[in-house]
Amino acid sequence: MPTRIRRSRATSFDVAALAGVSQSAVSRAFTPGSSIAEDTRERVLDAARKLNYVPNSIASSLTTKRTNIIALILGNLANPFYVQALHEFSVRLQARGRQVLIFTVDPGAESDDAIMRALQYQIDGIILTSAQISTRMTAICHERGIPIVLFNRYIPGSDASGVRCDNVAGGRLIGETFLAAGARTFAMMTGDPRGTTSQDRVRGFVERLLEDGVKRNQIVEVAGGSTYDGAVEATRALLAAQSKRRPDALFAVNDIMAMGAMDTMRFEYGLRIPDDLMVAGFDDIPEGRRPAYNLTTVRQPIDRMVEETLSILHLDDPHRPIERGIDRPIQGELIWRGTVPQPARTKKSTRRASSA
Amino acid sequence: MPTRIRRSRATSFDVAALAGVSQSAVSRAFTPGSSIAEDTRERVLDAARKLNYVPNSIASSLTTKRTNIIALILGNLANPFYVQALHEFSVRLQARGRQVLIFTVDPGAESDDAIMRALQYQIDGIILTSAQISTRMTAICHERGIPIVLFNRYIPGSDASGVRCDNVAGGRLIGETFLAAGARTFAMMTGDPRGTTSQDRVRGFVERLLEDGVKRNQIVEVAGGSTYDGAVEATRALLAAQSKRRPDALFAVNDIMAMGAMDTMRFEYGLRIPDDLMVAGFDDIPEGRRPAYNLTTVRQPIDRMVEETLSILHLDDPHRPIERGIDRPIQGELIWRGTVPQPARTKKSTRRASSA
DNA sequence: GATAGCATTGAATACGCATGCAATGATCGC
DNA sequence: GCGATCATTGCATGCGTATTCAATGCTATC
Repeated sequence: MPTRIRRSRATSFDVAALAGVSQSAVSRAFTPGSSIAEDTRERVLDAARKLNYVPNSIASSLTTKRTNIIALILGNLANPFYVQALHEFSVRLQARGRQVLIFTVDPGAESDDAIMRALQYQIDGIILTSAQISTRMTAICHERGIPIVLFNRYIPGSDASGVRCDNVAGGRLIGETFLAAGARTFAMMTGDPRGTTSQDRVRGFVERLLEDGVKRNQIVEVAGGSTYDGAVEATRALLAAQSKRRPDALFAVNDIMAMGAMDTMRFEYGLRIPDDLMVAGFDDIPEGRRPAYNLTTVRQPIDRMVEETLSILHLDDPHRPIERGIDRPIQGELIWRGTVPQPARTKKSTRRASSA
Repeated sequence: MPTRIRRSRATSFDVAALAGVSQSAVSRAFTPGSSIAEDTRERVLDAARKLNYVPNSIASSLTTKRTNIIALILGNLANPFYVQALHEFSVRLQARGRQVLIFTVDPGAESDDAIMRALQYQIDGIILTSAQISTRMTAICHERGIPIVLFNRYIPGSDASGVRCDNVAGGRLIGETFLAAGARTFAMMTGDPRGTTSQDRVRGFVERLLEDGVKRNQIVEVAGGSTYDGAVEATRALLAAQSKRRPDALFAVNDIMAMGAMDTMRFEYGLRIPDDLMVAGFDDIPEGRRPAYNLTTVRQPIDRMVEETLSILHLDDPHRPIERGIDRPIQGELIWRGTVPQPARTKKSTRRASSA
């Protein structure tokens, strides 16, 4: 019988020996709801404390087949909206005894590599933000019973479930707001061209304008690429094209771009907002609420979106078969602030989105 | 002999059977540098592909004792500086084959719980930002051979290693800048009172002012709590106290507070910056570079700080004994922007920090 | 007082992979 | 052509825990 080599970390056997019980008892002491006498449990916990014993989750997940780790695939931390989402996910998952494992990918890039790496860690679920996913990866995840949810993203016809705002309705809200404020000519700044999120917001916006008889040539489109810097460039392109009259209103499909556009208009072109040009964004990030921007926007109810995402993951009921292709758009809320002049006749500062 | 129950995930045994080799061969095929013939390896990889086999990192780390997971303990994602740090850590660790496991704690709170949870996951190292750590936890980590690095934090006399900017020197730089710009009365806004980071910046600032004969009663101190909103409150307190003359210059110990202060001064009090009041921050976050703020600040060289942090973790050489109490402050760089008037005589816009 | 039922416990095993060791076959040098 | 060396390979085992199963002692019931 070889002498036991001294380990740096105490194991359940060490604790068992000290407490005078079996290793099974130690395991039970740390497993809520398992069959163990209260005094035995306390004896074990005492011994564990003495040895600075911490259960090895890695070893335990080998048998339980659950790691309590959720993979969060992040494409774009430069947008505060996703930072907020990350924070919410982390806090709420921790509260449920789970941890977040981060995978960073290039914004809008294919996430297959990241997902494969995540699968190696036997994660219990995947949350995907601002990145693409192939149908092949979706299939692999389903086959292995790993739930995957797209956050603020929607892939038509995909088996993957998604949580998102009703972007078409949100775009419509902005269009309606601009119209109510008296704008006649419009610009919009699109985001990631590969995502439906941006496209839907644009579609709703244009749809609403056309309903009011706005002609197509009164709507200019420019590409901001979903970043502050991209929006700066796009704004220059928009305002430099003096062949056309400067538009009355600019809709950026997210707040961070709207902020880039505002800064450029104000500090490079000396424009006043909203007097010379009104602006609206989408998301309602905290930065847009600050007085330097005071940005009119559509609020994405991030709390509800996060909760919905977690509920789709079915963390508490892992054996439940994965539902596919869930897509329940959540309604956003118009937040009317200083970048769009308030019509004198109505003082309502917010209104609910009507369904698209 | 019981029939093998069908699993949802293929194991190395399944791959071995399909490829006509032993399980060892499969393991070797996936382990770089191990002894295996090239054609065998390819046969294994073919079989693995057919089965959508992915090695189980959890199981492998049970034997290798390495999870390739680094715990990142985050206290304050509301400060973009830490978001940037998170992004850098994630990208660089991924490039080295590691992943980041997130632990969120209340800003400035004790991180013992988070560290205990991290230890359960057998993480290979811990990076701690904007949170406290007890000497007991430091000892436990050392005992287990888990390297731990405090990022942008420094605990005097602690066994824990830390990476940080030379905050005293940075504070001095700001003091010097204000003096050069002609300020006579000063205010400073402190951050988390429990951290030395804020204290050091304040100390350097005051030190430098006193050297130039500024009297103590020309220096007002107000507490901003390290957040934008805290800075808004603090600014109101500062400006409402009309008993004193309004200071010429405000040093906020980080950029996010400086921004809160600027917004409040401008939009609540109608002050012009720098004409009525000059402002400086610390960090050089991207938001402060935008024209809406154009904030004078001390740049924390985040790239170098991150690299230094990773080098202290000794990822490539896990058997190396952990060095304790490393503290090599990195020099920051003054970034002179629009919130402090540039003296006409000199056009240098940046200068290196002199050692404290 | 006897027995069924229950709570508690320990022994043994499985989880999926890495690795030490021995065995095999091939290559090389003389 | 023969022994030695080397590259490959498979077998067997260990990593730390959860869990099944059987054994134990105890309580409650009639």
